[in-house]
Parts: sequence; C-alpha cells; structure tokens
Amino acid sequence: MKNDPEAGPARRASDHGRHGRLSRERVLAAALELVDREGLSALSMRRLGSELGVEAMALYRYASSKDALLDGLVEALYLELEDRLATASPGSAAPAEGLGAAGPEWRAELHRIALITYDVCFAHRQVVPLIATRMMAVPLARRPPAVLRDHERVLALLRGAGLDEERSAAVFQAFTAWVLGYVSVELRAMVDNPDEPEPAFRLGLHRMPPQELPTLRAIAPALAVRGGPEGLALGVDAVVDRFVGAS
Amino acid sequence: MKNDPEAGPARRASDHGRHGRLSRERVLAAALELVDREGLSALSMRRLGSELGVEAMALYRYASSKDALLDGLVEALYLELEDRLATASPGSAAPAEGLGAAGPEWRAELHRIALITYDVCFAHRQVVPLIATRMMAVPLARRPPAVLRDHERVLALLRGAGLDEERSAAVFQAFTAWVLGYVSVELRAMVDNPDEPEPAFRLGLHRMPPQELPTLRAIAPALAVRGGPEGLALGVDAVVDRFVGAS
DNA sequence: ATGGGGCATATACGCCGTAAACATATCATG
DNA sequence: CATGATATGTTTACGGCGTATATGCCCCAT
Repeated sequence: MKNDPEAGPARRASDHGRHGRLSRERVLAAALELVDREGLSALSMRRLGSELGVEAMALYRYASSKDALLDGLVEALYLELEDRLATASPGSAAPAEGLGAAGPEWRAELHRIALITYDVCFAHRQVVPLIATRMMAVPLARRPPAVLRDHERVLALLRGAGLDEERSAAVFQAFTAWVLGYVSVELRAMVDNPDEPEPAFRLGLHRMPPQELPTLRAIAPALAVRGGPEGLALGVDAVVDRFVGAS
Repeated sequence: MKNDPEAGPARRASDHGRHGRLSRERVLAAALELVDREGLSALSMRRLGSELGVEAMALYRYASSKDALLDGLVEALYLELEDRLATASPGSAAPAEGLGAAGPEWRAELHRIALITYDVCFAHRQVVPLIATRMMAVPLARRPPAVLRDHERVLALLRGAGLDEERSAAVFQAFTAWVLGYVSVELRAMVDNPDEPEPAFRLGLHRMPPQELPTLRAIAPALAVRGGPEGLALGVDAVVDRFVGAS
C-alpha cells in the first residue's frame, strides 16, 4: 500500500519528457473542458485520453473508474465554486456590519453563495445533471472535500445567524433544493428552431395540439423568459424566510 | 395504410402466438420495472429485450433509439402522474367552493399536484434524474403529450386564480423548480453503512476530517431527517406566495 | 391460395469500460 | 555512476453496448 489513491501521484516540477505528463488536476480539467465543449456523451476514457495525447488506460491512475471520473467533474465544479467564493471577500457588497436594507449580513452572504453557484453552473451546464445524480447518490460523508466544505460554509452561516441545529438543517436542505431546482429549470432548452424569426415558430408551437393546451400555447412565450439571478434571489429569500420561521 | 401510424402498432386482441407480443405500452412498462428494480445502468436494449423474451432490435419498433426510450420513461412517469391525479377528484378534500382555512381552492389543488408528483417520483426514484436531463434538454414543444398536459393543468390553475400570463409563467417556473429540486434532494442517499446501529457511524462521519467541518459533523444527524410531504408543501407555499406577489 | 405488409430475428460493425501483463522512465541509494 | 525499486504509460484482449442492414416469418385481405 505505498500508493495513496486518494491523493494521486505528485507532480514535482515541469514536464519530464515522456513521463509524468498527467496529473489528476490536468485530467479533470481536460474532462471538464471536453464536456463543456461537446457534452457528457462525448466523454469516454478513450476520447479523453486522446485529448491528452495518452492512452485510455493511463487515466485509471487518476480516476479509478468512469464513475469516479464523473464524480471528479462534480468535484472540479465545486473547486471552481470555492475559488470564486474566495476571490471576492464575503462582506464586499455589504455597507456596514449592521443590517442593510436587504436584511442581515448572513442573508447577503447566502445570496452571494447562491448567485456564484448559479454562475458556475451556467458556465458548466452539462455537468449540472451530475449534481442531481452522482452527487446526491453518494452518502454525505463520501462526497468530495470541496463539496463538504461548501456544505460547511452554508451551515456555519446559518448557525452563526442564531438558528439551532434542526432549523439550520431544514433551511440548508431547502436552500439546496431551491438552488438545484432553479438552475435545472433555468438551463432548460426552450427554443426549437433558433433561426426562425417568428417567436411562435421558434418555440415550435405549431407542434402542439391546437385545441388542447390552450393555456400552455398562450403562455409559452412568457415561459421562454428566464428568471435570471433576480429570480434565484427572490426564491432564496422566500424559501429561507419560510423555513426559518416554520415550527 | 390500414394502421394509424400515430398510435403505433395496434394490439387487436390477445397474443397471436409468436407475433404481436409487444406494444409501446408493454415496452415502457417493462423498462420502468427494470429501472425501478436494478437502476438506470441496468437498462440496455439487449437486457430489456431479454426481459421481454425478445431480441434487442425488436424494441426499435417502439422506441427509435436508446435516448427515445429514456424519454419514454419520463413519459411513463407522467402518465402515471396523470392517472393518480385523475383518480381522486380535484376538490375531494375541499369542504366547499369557498376558501377553506388553508387558502383558496387553487392553492389546495397546487398542493395536491405537488404531493402526487412527489409520490410518483418516490415510487420511481431512479427515473427522477431523467427529468432534469432528458426532459429539460428537450424544447418545450417536443416534450411528450403527458408532460405538456401536466404543464397545461398547472398553468390553467394559475390563470384561473387571476394571475396574468407573465405572473403565471413566473410562478409556474418557480413551482417546477422547487418540486424538482425538493425531490432530487429528498431522494438522496445519506446512509453510508445501513447495518451500523450507532448513528454517527451509520452516517460514516468517521470519514470526515475532525477539525475542519465541525458544523457539518454536528448537524449531519439532523440532515438525515427528511422534510417529507410537509416540507414540500411548506416550500410550495413559500415560493408561490413570493412569486405571486413579486413585481 | 397467395402475395404483401407488419413484425421479429440474424448478423455485423465500431465503440465502450476495464482487467492484466508489460515496457520504460525516474529517483533513491550504494 | 551503477542498480534496483517505483512510478508512469502502453499493449492487448474481452465482453457488452447501440444500432444499420438484411432476412425470415406470420397474418390477413384478396
């Protein structure tokens, strides 16, 4: 047991010619880039290998299976989230330590976390389904460290706001559910034929039965407008307020 | 052209011996049963064929590709939802046509839709990820009829409550996001070792770094309790109230 | 009876994930 | 520097996958 598979091989310095070209970081970055560019179905061990100029089997030193590679994609997404959360300091937008017009400081921080999560998901929309599948399918304690640190951050915020453990847990779950659902719905495809100038045809409404679904047909154009970050924040407040105040 | 191509191959009476054993209904039902039993990864054309006593290629008469089969699973789920919604009549629990203690009638109906959706997702939890992937990836107008009828039902409810088109669309999206996010989070796996009697070990907390993540470790047991239908309803009210009242 | 159309099978191809054995480059130690 | 241990990537192979194409079979209207 000389190799710790969790930590992966260490990269000492620069490229040593033929060996040591890879690293877990490089593999995950290439995988994320490939998925962003061509979608999840384009990600195969052979394909990713060829993107890195390497045989497929070489990747197994850095991800012990295809499923582990997918988990790694989620991890990479959360690492980017962590990075983005760290660059702008938590209180950057808040005027003072008191409560501003938007409520107490922890609420502003919760908004900031939600909005940056939204941005990161937008940047890697093909990975979002993996959050609802691979990440949620894994027992809490087995999730990647970056994911757990994100959970810790939100929970500490809620505890710091004075909520007890049960209430913090309930608000955390509701917050998570809303953000996940919101990005899933917001990233949906609405447009059927992007080149069509007429909105009704662009949405493909001519495919829908005319007499049934009258309401849906009428409202479809309004459904195509996204709620954006404002909608996300609105829902965060709605859900948090309600779950904070619930018995 | 004696057969209506829209309806697929018609099943006249009972089995005719060797031919006509299949139907789209039977194929989707078998696929759903297989996925419920063994998970999405167990679903392959060959495997599903053998479940039905048939070669894999025979299935292509009823689903033109593997992806179409997955879309069919979503359709089957919504067909079941439609069934469940139809059995108990909409106003079954409401005492009169006025507004009860829980608010106006359309709110009760919205609760009913959310709760039955929750039940159906619970019964077929392995299919839920497909809602966030296959269904949302498809342009609105190309979704299965059962899905569109569900949308129509909710939108008609909101319009009937007096909301204008834009407001109805916004509330619909928020409602959809909440329900989808809630079931995704609620169906997650929390338990690491189900046979362990000690809660901390059952959750696998010994895998988590002791000094980092103190809050998460402390709250983990509270995170393992599910919000259940009550949490779902609570969030529906929170989100709907806020988006109905938003500018 | 017969011929055509709907239905399932047979066969084949290229891609997939990955187990196992192997080759080679790098480093620690004398 | 010599040498062996170790870390890294390659080769080969296997069974399963989705599915294009060609083929066979049964039922029914004629």
